[in-house]
Amino acid sequence: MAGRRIYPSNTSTVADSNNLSVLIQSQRVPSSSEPLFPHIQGSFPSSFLVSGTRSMVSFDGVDRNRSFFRAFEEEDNGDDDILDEYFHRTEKKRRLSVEQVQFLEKSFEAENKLEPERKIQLAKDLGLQSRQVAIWFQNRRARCKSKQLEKDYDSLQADYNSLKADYDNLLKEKDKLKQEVLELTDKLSMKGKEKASDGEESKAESDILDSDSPHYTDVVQFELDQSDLSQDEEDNLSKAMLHLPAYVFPKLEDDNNNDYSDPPASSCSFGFPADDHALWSWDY
DNA sequence: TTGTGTTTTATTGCCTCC
DNA sequence: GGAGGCAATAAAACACAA
Repeated sequence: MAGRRIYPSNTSTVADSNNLSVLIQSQRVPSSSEPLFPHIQGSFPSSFLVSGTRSMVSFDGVDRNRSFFRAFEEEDNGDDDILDEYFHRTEKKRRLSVEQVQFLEKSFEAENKLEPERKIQLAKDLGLQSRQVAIWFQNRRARCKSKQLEKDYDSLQADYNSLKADYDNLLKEKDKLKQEVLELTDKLSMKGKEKASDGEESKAESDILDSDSPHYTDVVQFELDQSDLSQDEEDNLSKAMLHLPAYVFPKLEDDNNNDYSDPPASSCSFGFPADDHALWSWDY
């Protein structure tokens, strides 16, 4: 397959026990007189060397009693039992040491992409295979990305909650204003009837009141002009009208076929569901 | 001690770029 | 067409409650 990569595994298993070359290729066996990682010396803090590493390549001090490392580290490296133990157990993946991870983290902070030269240098410094360094960076970038996604999600969630709260408040305010308008129109209606029964009914006024027209502005305005409403009532009505969106009171010439139950097309719904357009409807 | 959930290391397959 | 990046995933290591 194109682009398909095959890497020599550094986690040789029991199944590889009859294939020593594979194992030695991936985990070079040091002789007892040879430093484990000569290239590290002088280029790395001594703590790194003292603490050892838990990677497959450099062998963890914690596991030394059971490790391949010990088999070759000890004088009696001909110990058949230890060798046998090594070759007959599954070699597991090991975690990098705290020091190695800290070093890689610092490097990642400086630059989260890894040029070949830097990869090789890091691998040398840490006593890892360059592929391990590459994998670590790759996984680190993936973690970084998912963290960023989490942050973005939280931020969007907060924005949404804030908008939703605003929306709920507007909805309440709308209901309140609607109620006020209903009360005031009821009052107007009552007064109109009283006047009619007094025989002083004006033609224009009755036309408006008798119709099913939704043009409450006309009714209200007429009444405000010559009403005997209390000052408070007039104030309330004026306020209510000021708070209403313009499209609630259409111009008379727009009368015929317009449905004003929806906001203008350009209004932003902020992505609320269609049901939430209840805010815009003005049904009696 | 053990079951279970999380994190870390490593692999695989696909894609893009040069 | 090879190198390297990424997403998805496997599996080992680890943490921790019961």
